Amino acid sequence: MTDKKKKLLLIDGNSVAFRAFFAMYQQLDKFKNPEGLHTNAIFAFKNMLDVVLKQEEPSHILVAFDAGKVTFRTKMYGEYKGGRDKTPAELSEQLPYIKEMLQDMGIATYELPDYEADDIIGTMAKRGADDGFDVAVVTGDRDLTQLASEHVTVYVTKSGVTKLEAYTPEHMQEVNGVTPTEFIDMKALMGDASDNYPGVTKVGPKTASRLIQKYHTVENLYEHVDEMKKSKLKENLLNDKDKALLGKKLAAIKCDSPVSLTMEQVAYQGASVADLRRFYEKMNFRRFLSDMAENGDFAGKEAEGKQLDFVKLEKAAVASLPEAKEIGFYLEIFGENYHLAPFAGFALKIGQQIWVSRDVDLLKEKRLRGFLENKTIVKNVFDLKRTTYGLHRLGIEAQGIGYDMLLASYLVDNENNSNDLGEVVHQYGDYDVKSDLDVYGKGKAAAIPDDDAVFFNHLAGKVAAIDQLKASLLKQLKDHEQDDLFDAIEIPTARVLAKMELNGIKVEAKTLQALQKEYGDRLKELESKIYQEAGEEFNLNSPKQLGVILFEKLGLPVIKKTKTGYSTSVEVLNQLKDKSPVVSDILAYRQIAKIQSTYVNGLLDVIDPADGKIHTRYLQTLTATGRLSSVDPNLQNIPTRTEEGKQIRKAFVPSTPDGYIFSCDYSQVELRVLAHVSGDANMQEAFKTGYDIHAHTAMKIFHLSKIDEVTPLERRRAKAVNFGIVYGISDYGLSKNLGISRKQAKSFIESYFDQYPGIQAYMDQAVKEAREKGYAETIMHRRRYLPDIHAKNFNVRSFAERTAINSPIQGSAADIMKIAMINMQKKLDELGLKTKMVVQVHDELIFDVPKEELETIKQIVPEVMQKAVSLDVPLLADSGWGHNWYDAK
DNA sequence: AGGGTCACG
DNA sequence: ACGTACGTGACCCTA
Repeated sequence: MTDKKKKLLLIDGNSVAFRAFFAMYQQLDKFKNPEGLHTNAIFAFKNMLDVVLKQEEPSHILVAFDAGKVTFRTKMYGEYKGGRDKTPAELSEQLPYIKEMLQDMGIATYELPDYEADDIIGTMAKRGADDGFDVAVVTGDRDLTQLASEHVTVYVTKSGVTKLEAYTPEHMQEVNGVTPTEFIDMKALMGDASDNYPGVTKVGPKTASRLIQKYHTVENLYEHVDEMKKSKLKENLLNDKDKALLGKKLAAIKCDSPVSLTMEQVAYQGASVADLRRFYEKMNFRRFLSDMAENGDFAGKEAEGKQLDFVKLEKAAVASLPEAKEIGFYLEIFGENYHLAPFAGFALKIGQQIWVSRDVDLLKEKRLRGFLENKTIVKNVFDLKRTTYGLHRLGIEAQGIGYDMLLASYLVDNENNSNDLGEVVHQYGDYDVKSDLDVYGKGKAAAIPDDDAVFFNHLAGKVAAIDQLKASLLKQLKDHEQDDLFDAIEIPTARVLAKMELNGIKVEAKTLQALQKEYGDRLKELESKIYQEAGEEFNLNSPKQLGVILFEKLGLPVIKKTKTGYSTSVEVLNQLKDKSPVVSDILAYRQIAKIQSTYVNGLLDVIDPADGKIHTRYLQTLTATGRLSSVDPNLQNIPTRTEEGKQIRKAFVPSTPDGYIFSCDYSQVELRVLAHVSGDANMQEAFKTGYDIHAHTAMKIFHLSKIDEVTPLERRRAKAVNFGIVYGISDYGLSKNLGISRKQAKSFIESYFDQYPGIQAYMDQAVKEAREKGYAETIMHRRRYLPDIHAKNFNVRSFAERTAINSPIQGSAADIMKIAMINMQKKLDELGLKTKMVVQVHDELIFDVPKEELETIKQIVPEVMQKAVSLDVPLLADSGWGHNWYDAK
């Protein structure tokens, strides 16, 4: 405090709360905590505090409140503040909580019987200024501006609560033409309607200001009133002299009230992180909680995690574990890839008791296995699929996992989602569990701690957190109408996916090895040819070196640049093809090299030697739209567009002799979803009639009378428009895609909206709704939050708008596929079939079918997929089969 | 670790 | 006028 200026911040609690309440009045119904308490004013109050704390960096703070209705002013003048509307109950219920929050934030509050908050502030401001403080006053009420001085700045909230107008003596002069002290006299003359005292008849701000500029005080004015020439004003002044003098007493803030506070008592303590966290939890203020986490407010003591009570489970004690209907269970597998990563331990919670162990073999003991395999004992976990797969590796077939915290948190907010339990928990304001990163470390150095106390406490914290957050996550799901999405879609999907991952798909190494040889030879040939054409050897895989060769040595025109240099993408190279023969060879090399490294070599590396199969992992909680993704390896991007690439599919084969790979994919599912959600009659009609939708679109937008008049070019263009629509079309994007002029693209789009008017309406509605609600939603109520929809930046906002259009379409299609998968697995089980569902590629399902089941599968798969949901247009699924994935088309 | 490129729906 | 299609993952090179 020696060289840093002392800064005292004084806040008028009542007036700021009042402003805060009305600033967020429209949000009144949205801001309620689980107990039904309104929280809008508390929330806005906190926002204001954040802004002011950051701006002022005070060393001392006091928030003053009015003590009650009766004050020395009401005693002086019975009508003072009379006739005011009663404070709304929705606001008064919040005041005690604002005080509680302030206490948690380490900020002093004070009220004084008989005095208003203003007088407390005036008194403290004077004391502060006398003690050498810089003083900042924050209020929602202009009365306090009379305190402005060299050392006191008064901030009045403007339009909302976080914008502040700074009243210095200079600003006061600009606004009212008087000094802050003279402002009291000015008010005395003009009165105050909201405080219900009259002032002099017919004197408003203009006249009052003029008079005070001339006479400076009310008293002086009356000493010279006789000198004024006869006028209505003079008459009024004389008649209302009592009122003016009373007004001055009422308007003047008392700077010598008996405030029993020392400066030390208002020193800013800083927040009690734990208390504040509990408060935010109670208020359901998730944003502040995550802000705290991001700011590292939990660094230090809080982040150490809580010490929990737990018991190390010994083998001998397993048999006597208590009975339970519901248990919390956490299996620690050390590493992302739970197919292969080593087990590290587990934690079990029954009632309030927690057991932990490093020895996962204990799970195979009768009692524990009984818990895990009994479907009537509900298990609460974090990551159902991971847990199920891990237990399977131990020979335990999990049943009855009914709640998955990971899936729940993904549905509630798929934006800030994490697979790390600690991270998830932090987002919900609980800091009793550390993140795995904090406990295990990262990269090569990552390890399970040897120290039992550390490791077990972490495990115990995890299993405790699953229980602790369950109610609030389920409540949020319910509030979002997502209970069905959770119980009937995501949880069962996780079970199906676990099965699919376990099934795996058989991949023949010898087929890939043959390709490896073939492509290796071709790459060698291309390589030497390119070196010859370029006149030197270089690293063909380096875009940088390639750029130098093409654009500097060979002098080809630069078509596009990247951040780091010349672009050498296909798009660019295609345009340079006829300029130099080397370009085509480079394109050919690139294509083969990609297939060779990513698919031939990549897949050979991940065939499980134990069963000759590839077991991908599906990520169920990653995408923003609700789609799955596939990793280690990605089986959702196996080549299909080029013949060379497609060869890879020949290596994917059935696991039984003479069996089949059966493939079934939805036809135009996203456009069908669009037809459904938009309600566009023309598009619905097209699907109901069973037209080729792209040809139909071509007929419509090119104004042909019959669908068979459509040329292949027209169909291709119409197809691009259809895709574009789903993505939130722009003329530029379409023109680039089709290689046509922007103008032409624009006319296609206009024609499209003309022919399918419901689509245009849908797009407008989607954007409007996203703006109002802050999120876009699928047919199954999956949400995607779009905060950028309000962005000032055009690009950022436009992106959010396209997302608002696309997400419900892509996401609903994903919902439909998940339902189909659940129904499909159920059907396979019911019929006792040996056929296995092995791969999902967004709109396509792949099955490993024994020979004798092919006929059944041909019947049931398309049917189940088509009946997954009932839309206003039919769903159509096309099947194909063969002795490998290549032939299954 | 991040960018460029390219594989898929 | 803005600068642009939506959603992913893996490989390679270069820092």
